[in-house]
Amino acid sequence: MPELPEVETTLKGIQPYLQGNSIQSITVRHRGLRWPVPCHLNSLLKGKKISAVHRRAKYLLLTTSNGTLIIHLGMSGSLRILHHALPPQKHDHCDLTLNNGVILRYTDPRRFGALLWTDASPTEHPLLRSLGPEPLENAFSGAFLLQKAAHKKTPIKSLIMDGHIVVGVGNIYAAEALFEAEIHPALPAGQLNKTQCSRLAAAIKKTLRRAIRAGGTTLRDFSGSDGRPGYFRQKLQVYGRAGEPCNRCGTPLESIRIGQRSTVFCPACQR
DNA sequence: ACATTGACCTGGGAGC
DNA sequence: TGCTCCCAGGTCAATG
Repeated sequence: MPELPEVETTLKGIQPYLQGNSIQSITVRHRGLRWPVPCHLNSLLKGKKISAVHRRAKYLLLTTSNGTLIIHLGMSGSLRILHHALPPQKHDHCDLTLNNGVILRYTDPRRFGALLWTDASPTEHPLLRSLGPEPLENAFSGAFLLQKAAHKKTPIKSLIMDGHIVVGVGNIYAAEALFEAEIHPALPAGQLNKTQCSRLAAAIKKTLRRAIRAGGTTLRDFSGSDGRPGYFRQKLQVYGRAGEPCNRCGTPLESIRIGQRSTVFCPACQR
């Protein structure tokens, strides 16, 4: 489900309710996420104040005085702010109850997400340690992309979706950014020239910023922490539009598979 | 070091 | 209605 704009939307939605408040209790109803949810979360978190809420890549980080709760939404996860104790549904795997009466509810039908704990700096956690730069920071640039792409045979789409190169770009925004930059998604990464890398880095930033402004993309089940959908779906140029005419030139969009993921592009605009 | 594939899990839609 | 098959926003682990 969520790529960077959806996680960022979630962050903005939950942060005001969490930061500075204390955790009254944590209820875990299903430990079987991507990795087992630690058993001792309740004793670790009970009574602790959440000093900060951050996002790194697609991870949300809730920091307390004794460590950090690391949350990943996987493909189908979401977090909601509840103002009343609504009865939990089938896929509501975890509730964090705060002393201000608010409940942070974690829902994830496919259970590819994660709830993990670290008592060290979260950036040192094995899952976060070797991640690439944030796409919206200056460290991510055309020059950076050119250097990472050099000599690689992997399709450029796979490269920009690799979190060890740059974080936050998933299947939707990879396709959208490549369309924006007019680059064929299957082009071997090492074949991109300097100009194309600059265009692509700029296109990734532009696409992600626009999506964040729209509150992310709702396909079926994503919604912000307040239950409202994201409005970027109406702005999608290629994702989910195979067979429809290109908005730029009218050529029917094509769908291919790259790295097991469906990939839509315009065969005329993206060469 | 790199490239490719499988794995995890549920639900929704298409087709019969 | 109900069955089977395919697809889905992520990314790690295992293999060559």
